[in-house]
Amino acid sequence: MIDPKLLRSDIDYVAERLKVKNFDLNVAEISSLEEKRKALQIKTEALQSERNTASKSIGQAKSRGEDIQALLESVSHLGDQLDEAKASLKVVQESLNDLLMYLPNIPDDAVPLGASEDENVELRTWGDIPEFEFKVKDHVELAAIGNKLDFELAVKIAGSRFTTLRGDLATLHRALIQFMLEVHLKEHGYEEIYVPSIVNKESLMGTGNLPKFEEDLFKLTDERELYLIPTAEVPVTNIMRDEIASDAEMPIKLVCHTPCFRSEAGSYGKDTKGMIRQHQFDKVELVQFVRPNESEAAHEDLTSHAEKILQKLGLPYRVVILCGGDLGFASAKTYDLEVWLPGQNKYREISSCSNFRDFQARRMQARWRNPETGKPELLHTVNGSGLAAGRTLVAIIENYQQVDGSIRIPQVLQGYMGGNSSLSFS
RNA sequence: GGAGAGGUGGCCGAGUGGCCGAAGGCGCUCCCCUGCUAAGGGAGUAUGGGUUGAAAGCCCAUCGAGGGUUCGAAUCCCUCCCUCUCCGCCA
Repeated sequence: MIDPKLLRSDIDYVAERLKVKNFDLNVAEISSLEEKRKALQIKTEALQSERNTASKSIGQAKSRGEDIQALLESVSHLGDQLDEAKASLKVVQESLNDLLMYLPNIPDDAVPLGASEDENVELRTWGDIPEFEFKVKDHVELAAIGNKLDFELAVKIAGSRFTTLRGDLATLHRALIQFMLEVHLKEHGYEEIYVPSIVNKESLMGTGNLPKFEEDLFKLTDERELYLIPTAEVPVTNIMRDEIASDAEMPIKLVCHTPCFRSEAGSYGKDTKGMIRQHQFDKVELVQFVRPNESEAAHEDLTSHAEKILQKLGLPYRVVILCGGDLGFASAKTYDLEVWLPGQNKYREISSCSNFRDFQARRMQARWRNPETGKPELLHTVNGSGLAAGRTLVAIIENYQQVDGSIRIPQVLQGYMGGNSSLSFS
């Protein structure tokens, strides 16, 4: 959520900055609602105060044994007025709040202008794009040979946009997750956390997935209004909802492996082949809660942690900074890591690392106690994939394919694969 | 699923209609005292919001959540959520 105080004091600045995200802020509507809010709130609180005073004196008179009839009559008119004022205030506050919950975060000054992902800016590349002396296959062609990757089976069990993995391909998938977790735990100083894969509305409001993006989610039909998580970011970030961290606890760095569920509504025809875009995939997520003045550095740091995984796996990639038009709702600044996929002959997103500043924290009331002021202040949240396991598996299959259709297993994973250095689909 | 008990500040815990944003204790911070330590004495110590250029001040709200009764609700009534105990079932 954008700071309501900033919206009041400098709405034109906010409108200007949101244009970078191609968001058209309705300045007139907000200003008018805000004006009403102010008048109604002052009026309501004054009436409330008046009644409190009156009620107090009734109590005092009664305890002295005086007749309170006259006093009772003098406050009788207050009740209706107060109810009326409260009701109008509630209406205005709710509309204002609804509006606020739909406003995206203000982008960082470094965010380049642009309408779509085509205008994201490449910051750096790592690794050499592999050259093959044979005709390259994509992961579907390679893995389908021995039914180790079986989409038809998944269709029978669940439907389209699911997959089944079998044998050592399933093991490789698990090995990747284990490998990623251990690197982040042992080398990057994260603490592992295990969380629910089903969350409530409040949690999704906190991270910014609701109210605006309900169609991206799988909602349970249960009357409790629960949803499958689209990313571990939701449950993990919400552990700090309504909490105040001490300065000594900061920064809090968590790593979490979960399945992720996305409805992919509106992506018909996109990546229909293969396991690039699925309703369910596994991901290792990095989440940091940091002091406000540290989020910029933490964001760079966290991005480097995700990069490290690709480097250790020997997968070529590039880092792009998302332009305004492609930048997520809650994010102030996002770096995408894009891994090279020989089967598609292009870079594809495998991690998205974002600095949300206080946007999520304000929605969640996630705070830390600033030792300089002694007061609770909003903390900053930073997160990113480290990495998406399914897409990493695809990248390994395609980048490490051999002329005979087998797959070379990267050195760092061999320990998790019984020491095997290659995997064969035949 | 059945039966019962309960949700109060960082923690414990009192509080059945007004003088309660809340006794008392613990913890924490500061001060005093004391060779050091321990013990002791004193003061302070919730959060959100409004008003203001800002601070101070003032005001409003908050005792699991939401409604209701009342001039007035932590306290009475209703609904929901959660926790605990016993029984049943179960990965």
